[in-house]
Amino acid sequence: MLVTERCQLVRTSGGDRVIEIAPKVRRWHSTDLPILTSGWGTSPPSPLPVTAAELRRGERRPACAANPQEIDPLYLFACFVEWEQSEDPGAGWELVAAAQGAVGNSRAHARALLSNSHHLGGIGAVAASPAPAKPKRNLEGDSEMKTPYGLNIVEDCTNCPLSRPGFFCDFPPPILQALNQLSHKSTLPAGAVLFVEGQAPRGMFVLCSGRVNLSTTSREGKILILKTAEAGEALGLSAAISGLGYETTAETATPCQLNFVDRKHLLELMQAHSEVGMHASQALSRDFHSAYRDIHDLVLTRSSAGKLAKLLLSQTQGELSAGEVRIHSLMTHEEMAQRIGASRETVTRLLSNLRRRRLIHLDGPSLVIHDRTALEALAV
Amino acid sequence: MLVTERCQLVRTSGGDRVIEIAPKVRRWHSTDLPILTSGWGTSPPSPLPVTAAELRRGERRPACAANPQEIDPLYLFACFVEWEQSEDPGAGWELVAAAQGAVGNSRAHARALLSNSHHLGGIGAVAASPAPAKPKRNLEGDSEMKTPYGLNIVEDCTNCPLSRPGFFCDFPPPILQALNQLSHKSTLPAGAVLFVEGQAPRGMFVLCSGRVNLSTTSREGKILILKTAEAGEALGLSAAISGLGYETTAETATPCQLNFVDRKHLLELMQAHSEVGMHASQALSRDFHSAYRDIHDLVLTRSSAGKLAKLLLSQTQGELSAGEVRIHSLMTHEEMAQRIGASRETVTRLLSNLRRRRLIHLDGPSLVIHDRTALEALAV
DNA sequence: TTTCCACTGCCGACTAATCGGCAGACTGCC
DNA sequence: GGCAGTCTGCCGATTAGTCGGCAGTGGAAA
Repeated sequence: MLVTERCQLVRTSGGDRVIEIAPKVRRWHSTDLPILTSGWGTSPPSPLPVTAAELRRGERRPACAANPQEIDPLYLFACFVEWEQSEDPGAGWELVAAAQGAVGNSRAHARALLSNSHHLGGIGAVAASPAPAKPKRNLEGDSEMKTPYGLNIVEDCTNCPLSRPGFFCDFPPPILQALNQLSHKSTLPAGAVLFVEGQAPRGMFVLCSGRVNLSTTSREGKILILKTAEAGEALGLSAAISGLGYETTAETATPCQLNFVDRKHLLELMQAHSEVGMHASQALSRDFHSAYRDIHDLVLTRSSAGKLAKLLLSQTQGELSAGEVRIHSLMTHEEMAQRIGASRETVTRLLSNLRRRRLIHLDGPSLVIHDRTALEALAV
Repeated sequence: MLVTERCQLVRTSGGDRVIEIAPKVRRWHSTDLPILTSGWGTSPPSPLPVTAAELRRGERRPACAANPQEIDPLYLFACFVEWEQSEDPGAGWELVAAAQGAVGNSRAHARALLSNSHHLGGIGAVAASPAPAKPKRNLEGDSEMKTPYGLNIVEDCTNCPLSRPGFFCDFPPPILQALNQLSHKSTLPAGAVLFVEGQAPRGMFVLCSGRVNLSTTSREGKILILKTAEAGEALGLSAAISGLGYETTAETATPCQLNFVDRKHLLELMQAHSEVGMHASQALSRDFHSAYRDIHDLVLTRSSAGKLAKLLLSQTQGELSAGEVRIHSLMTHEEMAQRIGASRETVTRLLSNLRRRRLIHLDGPSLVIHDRTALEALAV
């Protein structure tokens, strides 16, 4: 199931096989991508839970998209149509590849197409790309590198050192054992796509460590990042339970450890142990709550300034001092725009406005909030 | 718990008492309201689950808001402060009354204040007002009037004629019996507020029949109607499970039959029967799904025209003919605006624009869609 | 070191949406 | 029948936000 960054590290436990290759993190120059693309076109490397038959059917796409530049939208659309009609996996992979490509435009197009696909459940595969868009922004995973991606691999849920109270998988031992049996552990680099919006749900992921961005894409390609999931959260839980198709696209923001639970097994677990149902309901209702807060904030806050202020303040969590607060590892303007549902231009404009008004101040890579209270007032 | 339209009909089963008064539906002229308001200020009629102590503490507000016109926002704010600081129930009731009053502005103000209240859990009461804003728009409940509000009262969940497959309460008999024991049935007129956004959750409602609008309010008083719940849905389920406070304000749109389940009992039921957990998870994940679709539509659709087209199309469900479709009992422009997160003016403008382009056509009280496909194209 | 590229920052033009107000039509109540 | 109140429909004024483009900068790759 887990197709990772060009076989750098494919690591799955859970009965099948364990493949491990060079545990070295490399940054790929984006000219590498076309090779990657066609590589995926032929046959995706080691996608475990995809049926072997489907894989064998995958053939090479007609040569196209052979440059790192923008991919012809018409070609993407052709792939989409072919995929929709004949369910040709090659065409599907082409779309997935573009959806993770470096070129924002093609990326957006492909995502929009994918999220409209009816048959997407057929692939149900999880692929990873080297997050080409932002090679220098991953400040975390690189520093403390002991094991692949700097993560401590956990093999056995029953004595997991990562789990904390409040984690989805914080179950009493017997249930944990059952969960351990049914789940597939895996480690992924940043930029891996766990599932795509609209895809028929195959199952649910427990995020053991790392962070995952959940986003949604409009038909025009505008991306809205709704949330960054932290360790301990369950991803795709709602879709796995309702079977209605993933609501969002999930893409790892840092190297991550994940635990995949098949939909069928999840439902069985819930039937067998009411605690699992309780945890699921708890997790769902928390997510639901934050979803509604998002709606509230995004739709009812008229000014983008308010939303931006809210966003900045939400980044300072932990440091509650009323005076100067510093935000390290700031997002790009583009990403901020995607989080508040505005355009890059608006964010730039607003930030420079805030700077002029001396509410904030840029200090190299980090942003300093001078007047937190004024910002809070802005955030309505 | 259920304070209804001036004691017209207070009907609760579940062990306590059954009060039944004039089963006559009257439309109240809005000049009645001040009386109502001060009436509530003194002592709300028969609010069962509110502790008697709290009720006895309720005193008369200082005379104010004695006209049906707009209530002084400062007065409302004063009530809010008093309520927040001293938890004086009288002040709280004043707010609730204004939140349901006829004057849109005061209504909005009060709602915004209420949704920011920290102590709101203290009241936890449910009050009903005669939906003063739209006396003529309730086309349903009035026609088929056999019993109060034209509803068939159900006393016993175990042989409920309303329940259908897919209803939240579609449980096997033993669980249904347990549910029946723990729940309070009640019947409410249109315009009753079941809970207010931000209020600490006391429990969950199963909507047996009727329709309930779920909305959220910004601080400036802008209202966004997120969804209209239909029979069989669980309201406030998420809040009851997470304990995080109701996400929305729930107000009956038609006369409704409801079944209230206390939070504690709900959690016990979930512990005892894994099926209840399953149903809750299913219901939650469905709601979650539609919440994300709402975010997608509301935030990512740039033009209000697209959102309006979507709204109109969503009203035609059932009639799938490609040709002319007719929408009966249209909402007001104001309500449409609240549903798509725009202003009344924008809706009016867009509608007249659509009319000019001959896509739609007004025929008395109903709206005729001439060119469904064109509308679908607009809806992106 | 050079080159390249993503990110920043800014500009003017343009558009969609809101605001606020006003008049006419309709409905329900007295 | 008269009156109130709501709903509709429209106007101009104003503004927030997007679009598209362009130049400068700094960091990473070659």
